[in-house]
Amino acid sequence: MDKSSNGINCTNPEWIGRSHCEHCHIRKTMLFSELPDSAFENKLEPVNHYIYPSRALIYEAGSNKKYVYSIRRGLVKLEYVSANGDNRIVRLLGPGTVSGIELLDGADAYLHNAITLSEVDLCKIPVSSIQQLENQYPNFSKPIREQLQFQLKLADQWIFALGTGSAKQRVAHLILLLQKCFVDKNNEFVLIHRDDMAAMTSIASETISRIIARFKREKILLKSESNLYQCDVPALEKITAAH
Amino acid sequence: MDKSSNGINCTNPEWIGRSHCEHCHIRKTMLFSELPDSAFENKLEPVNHYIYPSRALIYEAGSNKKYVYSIRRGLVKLEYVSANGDNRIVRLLGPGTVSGIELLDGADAYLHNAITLSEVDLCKIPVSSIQQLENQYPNFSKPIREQLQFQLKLADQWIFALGTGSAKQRVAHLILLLQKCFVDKNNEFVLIHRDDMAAMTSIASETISRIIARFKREKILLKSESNLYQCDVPALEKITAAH
DNA sequence: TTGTTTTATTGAGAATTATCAGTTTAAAAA
DNA sequence: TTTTTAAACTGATAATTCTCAATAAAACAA
Repeated sequence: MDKSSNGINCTNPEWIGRSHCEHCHIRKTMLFSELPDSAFENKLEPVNHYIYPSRALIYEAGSNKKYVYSIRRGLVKLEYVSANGDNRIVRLLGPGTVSGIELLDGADAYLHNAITLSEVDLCKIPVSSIQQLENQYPNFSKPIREQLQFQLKLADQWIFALGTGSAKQRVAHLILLLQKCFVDKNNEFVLIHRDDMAAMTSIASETISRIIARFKREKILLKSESNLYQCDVPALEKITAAH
Repeated sequence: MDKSSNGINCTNPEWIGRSHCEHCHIRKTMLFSELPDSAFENKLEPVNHYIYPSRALIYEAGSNKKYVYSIRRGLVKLEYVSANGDNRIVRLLGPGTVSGIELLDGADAYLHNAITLSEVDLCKIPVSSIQQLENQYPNFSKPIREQLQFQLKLADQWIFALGTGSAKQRVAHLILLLQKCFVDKNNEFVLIHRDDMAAMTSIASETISRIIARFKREKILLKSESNLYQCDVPALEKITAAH
């Protein structure tokens, strides 16, 4: 709600190398799913692969770089920033999603700050390459459209889940959302910072802290060693649905 | 927040006639902007033009009709409905926008209830016609993409403007939004029902009523005869920005 | 018009949530 | 490790917002 506390990790992302999309083993789950291997033979501006540390700034709202980011691993938050510097997180993007997609249809600057919430693996794709591929491969429009539809649906769910009901209900929704985004094979997940939770829900971080503490006491949230949590999904869903 | 009070106007929409898109004088501002007149010569499933009264249901979430609605005049609310019937308004669509756009990329049912908030003039377009036009005219993809980007941007602004800050700030944001949507040449606009305002902001309708009454006393909102209002935009913006 | 019904407004008290300050815990640096 | 710093938690109080009930105003129907 107020100026970002700006705990930005200023370490530069690690450059992994130029992406060889034709060999990418996850391509079928990503933006380039519809393209044949041969699409990458041409003289496209190169795609590059980076690893960002947690809490790193990928780009800032209003800046007009010309890259779109395809997220391979990890989680990125999109912050909407108002004229007077207030900000609010409007979306969390995970593997297979695309950040900066607004640049593909006329926007000349990013609409959000994009900041990593974990270590993030991503491919940085020049907008010009996307446009070139779109001209050559009409089908390429499909995954872009689907990505837009996906993010629109996310935004609608966000409005409902994180903006409706009591603080307790919204925090329950939030934990369920994080669980979906973060769970590993052991059914465990990390909790993001209370300040980020506050910026996602418009609830004071102290109130969130109290609610989470209560969930822990009630064994709805279980903390294992190493900062990982498990949660009682049905219990949270029940809280979520209560009238 | 709770079950829709269901003040739905069940009057049937008035059928104005089959749309003759090639002669439509507002086509350049609508979804079909990129298409040549000749596009409508073919054997497409017909587009039809209707006028809905205020508070009429256009379609229901989960139903799977096969039409997309291009709004020519008036305002439509999109309600997100949760599993237990709670609902929240997630978007207001006006002239030039398209409702039911989720059907164009894989969704097999509407994601919202679409309900008119004023008399609404719209064209009902079969999804099959859109798909046929897309195949024939690659450029047609552009306005669709732009519409998706536009609605995504609306959703982000909605999260911020109607979901962040004190009740007073959110109501101020709401009035500014309605002003933009509804103003006529006399700089006047109608206020929607308090219950709709409540479903847009997650604020109790009584609280909204109190805030609006205060805005009236403070001359930030001025009521003329016939239910029309004017507002002091700078004053509202100041409220909106206050820390 | 008049009566009827719905919607909006207002009041009072209860409940929720925010704020501020202090404490504990966890993370990072030395 | 120890020290330092940042984040999370807790308590007390204040402020906001909700709820329920009653009244006023507006919309609608006769």
